[in-house]
Amino acid sequence: MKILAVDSNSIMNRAFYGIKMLTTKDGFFTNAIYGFLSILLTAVSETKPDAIVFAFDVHAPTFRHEFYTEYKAGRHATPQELIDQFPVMKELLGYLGYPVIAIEGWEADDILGTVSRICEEKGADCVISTGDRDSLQLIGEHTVVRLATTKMGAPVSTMMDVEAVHEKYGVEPLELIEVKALMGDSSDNIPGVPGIGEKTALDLIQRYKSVDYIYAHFDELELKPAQRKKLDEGKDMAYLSRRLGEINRHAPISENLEDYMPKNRDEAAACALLAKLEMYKMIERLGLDPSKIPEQEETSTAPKKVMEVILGDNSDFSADEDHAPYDVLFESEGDDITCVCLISKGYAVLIENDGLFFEAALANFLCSNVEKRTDDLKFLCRWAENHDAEVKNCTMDTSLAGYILNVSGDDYSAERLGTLYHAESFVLNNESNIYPELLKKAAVFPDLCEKLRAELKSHGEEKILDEIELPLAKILASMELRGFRIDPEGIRSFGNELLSTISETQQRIYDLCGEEFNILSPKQLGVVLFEHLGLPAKKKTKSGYSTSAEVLEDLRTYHPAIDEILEYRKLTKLNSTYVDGLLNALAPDGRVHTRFNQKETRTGRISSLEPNLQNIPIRTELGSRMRGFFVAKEGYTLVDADYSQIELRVLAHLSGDENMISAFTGGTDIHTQTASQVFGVPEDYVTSQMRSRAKAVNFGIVYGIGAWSLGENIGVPTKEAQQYIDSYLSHYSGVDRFMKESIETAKKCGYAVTSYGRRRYLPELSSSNFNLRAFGERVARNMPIQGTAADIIKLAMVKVENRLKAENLDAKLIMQVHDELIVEANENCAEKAAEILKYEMENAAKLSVPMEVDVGIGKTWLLAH
DNA sequence: TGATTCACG
DNA sequence: ACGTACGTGAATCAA
Repeated sequence: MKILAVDSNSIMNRAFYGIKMLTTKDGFFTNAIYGFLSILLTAVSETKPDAIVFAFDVHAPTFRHEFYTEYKAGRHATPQELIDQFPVMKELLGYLGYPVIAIEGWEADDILGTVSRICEEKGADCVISTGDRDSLQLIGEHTVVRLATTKMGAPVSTMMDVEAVHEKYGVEPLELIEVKALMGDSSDNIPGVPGIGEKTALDLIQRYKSVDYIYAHFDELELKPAQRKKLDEGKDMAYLSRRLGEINRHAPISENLEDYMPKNRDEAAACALLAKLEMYKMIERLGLDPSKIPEQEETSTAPKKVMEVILGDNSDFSADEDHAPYDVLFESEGDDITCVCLISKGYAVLIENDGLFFEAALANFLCSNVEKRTDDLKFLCRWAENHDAEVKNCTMDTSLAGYILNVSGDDYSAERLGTLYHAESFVLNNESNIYPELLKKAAVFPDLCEKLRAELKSHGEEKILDEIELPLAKILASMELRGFRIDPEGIRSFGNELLSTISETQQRIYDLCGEEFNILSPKQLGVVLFEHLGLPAKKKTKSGYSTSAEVLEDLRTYHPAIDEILEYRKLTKLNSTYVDGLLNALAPDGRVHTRFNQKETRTGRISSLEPNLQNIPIRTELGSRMRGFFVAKEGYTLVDADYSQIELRVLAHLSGDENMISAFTGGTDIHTQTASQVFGVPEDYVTSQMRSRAKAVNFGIVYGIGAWSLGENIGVPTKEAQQYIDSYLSHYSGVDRFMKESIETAKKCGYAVTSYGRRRYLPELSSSNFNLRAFGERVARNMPIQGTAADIIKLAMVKVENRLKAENLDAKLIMQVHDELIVEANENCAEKAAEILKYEMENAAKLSVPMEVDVGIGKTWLLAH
């Protein structure tokens, strides 16, 4: 018989502070519950107990853990977000069939102690799971403690048995009570003997075993005079602490271990609760059957709607306006569609790719004007374009809707969204058993579309879907197919150049350091620099010394190898990420086809992957040569257009700050104007250093600035940086007001929002963790700016694509880099394309300041930019 | 797999 | 007492 006894309050505390913020979509914190279950699952799989006991304190938890933030303050109350999770946790454990024990007047510790005593007496094994070192005193022949701790931010658990206690403390487990009686425990309000700390206490107990012995033989002990005096004066405290520190092992609980065996689970109730907490994966991890998730109540009264499943053929693609909207779901293999499920009016028609007329029939259907809805529009558009077709009149992409409704999600599958938004499922009338996954999606899809549409409408986010994301999906599909031509020969020879420089640099580093090692291994590099060469280590990371460029920069004057190492890093980065990376991504058509992720970023930007073409070097001369290998095809040229200062212009607009607006209407350089005002000199007297500092302040403002970071960034003391910020905010008082309002609004609503209504939920703002909350506040300031700029360029893309098409130009959008668009244009219409780009981008939105776009034309990206 | 580093806006 | 500017993706090391 083996029993796992869980110190539930302690583990909940651990989980709450150890796990990043986690909430359901309506803002209920679930991180402690999630962490608790995770720790529990690991503990169970490691110890394989026959029974589990969950001990709780009856009253709201107090801080007993050693997190300095809270216990130092002492008065700090348990955050409401944690308190709220306790009843839910207990309820869940009840459904799972586990005994939950909480007894008025007894602490969780006492219950653990009692369970362990019973085990010791009956010769059963007891494993105590806790985050609290207090329980170590319970360790015995049959009792071990599984101590959950946080090492460098990562959860770690240590098994402690009698030997481990000997090794770590040099005393018997029970003697830890005596140690604590002398040293006290501030987190537990145990006073101890004033002036006696951990070292002395351990030493005394190692020698004399107990408080009783010490005072019984007080005069015979070998003690330093100062110690003797402290002990003498602290005798009452020692005995008081001795009583307080000993865990009571006689709590009124059943002595019969069989009583703690798990009872039958209420699977339905457990699943329902976990679904409410949005912990769908946890349902499976706990070994529950996900099909036990009950449907919404209302469906049990109303008769369920039935969906007839039909095996169809290509003729079923004939669209009929009366049957619209059609829901188009599909299974794919690579770029091919293997089966389509066409849903309308309670019928789901499965049409397999027969390899004959399937493609023509589907293409024809997509081109028709009947309303369609799908769950991956970009894929469908790409497929259509590959088959000389296009997707017309698609009014819903559930994954895009899901993204808009919660930009912080990580699963926008129809299945998941259906559960999340309580979409009603049809009952399938299905004779065969084919395509079960496709049909499962089909059953919920029609109602999911309605639910998402309603949700968007109530948020005022319909236009984001209809006017931005849906049209954009098609454009991104085209851009992915078009790709960007590169010059592989140029890249290869650049790569060879790099390789020879790399090996020379490597040799110089070995010579300078007097040994050979892996320069790219932060661990090995740290050893060489900070131990062998004895350079001053500045910052530490979780796993050792930091060797980031920022740190190395400060060491340049200490050792000649530093410059070479920085150079080596740059060269190898260029070679492996860009030279090798691009050549690996080169398609047979001589172009690289990046994929755009439209549902990734928290701000509404798009991202680019495989390969990422949004981070091709430009900031250094060597790196920017890379852009010279991005070229237009024969007879064509690149037209590159980028917004000038779009984020600051958006800030000027959103804040309505007259001073900042006048900088953009008056044609002064914004950084120069800022420098002039912050440093109090006329614009003509602004030095380049002042301008660059002002630029850093402008950036910092957009990012939600802190004085310390600004100081780091521009190399001035924190105090001086603070003066810059103060001066900035007094000159741009509208910005100051805007930032304050942004945080206030976000706190009130629970989300930050762009001027187009795109939301980002910020549960961090109500966190009791200072750092998390501060982060939330910075995001609340940044999201409206970065997000509005992202919305604007997306709108611009739609307008540019439409104009280029309407004017029938041989010019196509191929790339977007956040504030920059690239068009590949036939040489005969490049000028016209440039004109269109500039006009449509500058007029994509109406701000209270003009938007300026710089356009360039050239054979390569380097030349056009 | 996570941490570190560094490329971009 | 803490950690310290927003948003990404890829390569590499180390476990």
